[in-house]
Amino acid sequence: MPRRPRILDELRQTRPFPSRADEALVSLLRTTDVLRRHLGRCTHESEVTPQQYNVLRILRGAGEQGIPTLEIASRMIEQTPGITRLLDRLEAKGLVRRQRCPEDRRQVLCWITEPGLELLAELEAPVARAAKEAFRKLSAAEIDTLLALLERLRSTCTA
Amino acid sequence: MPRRPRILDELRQTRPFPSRADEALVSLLRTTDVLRRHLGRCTHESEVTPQQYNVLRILRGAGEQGIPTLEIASRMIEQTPGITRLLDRLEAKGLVRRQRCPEDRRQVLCWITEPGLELLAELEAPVARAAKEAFRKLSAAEIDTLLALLERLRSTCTA
DNA sequence: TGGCGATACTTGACACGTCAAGCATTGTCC
DNA sequence: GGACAATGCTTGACGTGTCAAGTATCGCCA
Repeated sequence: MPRRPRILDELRQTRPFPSRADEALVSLLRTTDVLRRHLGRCTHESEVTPQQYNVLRILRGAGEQGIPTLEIASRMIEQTPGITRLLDRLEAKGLVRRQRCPEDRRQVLCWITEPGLELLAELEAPVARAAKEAFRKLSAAEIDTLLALLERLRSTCTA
Repeated sequence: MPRRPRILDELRQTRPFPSRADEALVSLLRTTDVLRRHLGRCTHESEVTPQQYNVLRILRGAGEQGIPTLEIASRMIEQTPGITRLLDRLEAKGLVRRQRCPEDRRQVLCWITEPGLELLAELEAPVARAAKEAFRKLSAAEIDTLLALLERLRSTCTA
């Protein structure tokens, strides 16, 4: 006798899913939405959005030599066509510095500022705690399983 | 010797993740972003967004007696505070009909229209195909595993 | 039956997502 | 070395996400 999936109750649906793939899709979307909110509450404390936080981390990783605008976009976890305006807002807050590249004047190089680094330092512990907490019911082996499945899933879409 | 996770290459990162939980979080966000785009391309053909599509499906499920605005919001896959304006746009397109509830004049009941049903019928096959295609590299058993892991993941955040 | 909290939205303001068009600058090929 | 495509953004327009404050209506309880 088939078990009634809990996600049907969460979304108050009466009819079952037409296929397991449909169910998995909905479940993925739902789960990630919950996680995003969970993370958003962390970054909200420091008045930045998750996207802005992602940019700052990329800039910190890039270090002294800076990094051009579109290179940031390509490293974002979630695709972000509005990268220019995202950087505009970060620059307005004084968390980012920008300058046209002298070697190739088409590019605009970006750096994180000292206040930006401080903000990242503040958020380090809360974000790590949130991630750990979200996954606390999964064992190390289960997380590995999840990672392998997700990687395979992505490979069919990006290919 | 530890394998280098592919997601590090996808995001062009040099440093490894501080923990498996961090890696899983990033992988989930990334994977779902890819899937959302994949689905978005389907619904885009019919000039609706994935959120609007979700609303229409909820309305179809509700049937003849209609369903109040906030009840729709609570059934959305992804939480949607802007439900009112979403319905405004669907109404403007003639896909949705709204009327203040006579029994409780605080509520606004919503129905899907005939053109709305036709649009859903059009999208049925492409969406099902996209879902099936996204998961084609996973076996039935693997999808079940994924579903179980996601459900456990959600239970820690919503509780 | 009148007042008061709860409910069900609605509106405003601003950040972000998404697509298309536009504008320098650079590399390439004749 | 001059045209022309490619690159690297930038801008505009509109839909959505998110939070807070406002409005109308209802239920309840003195």
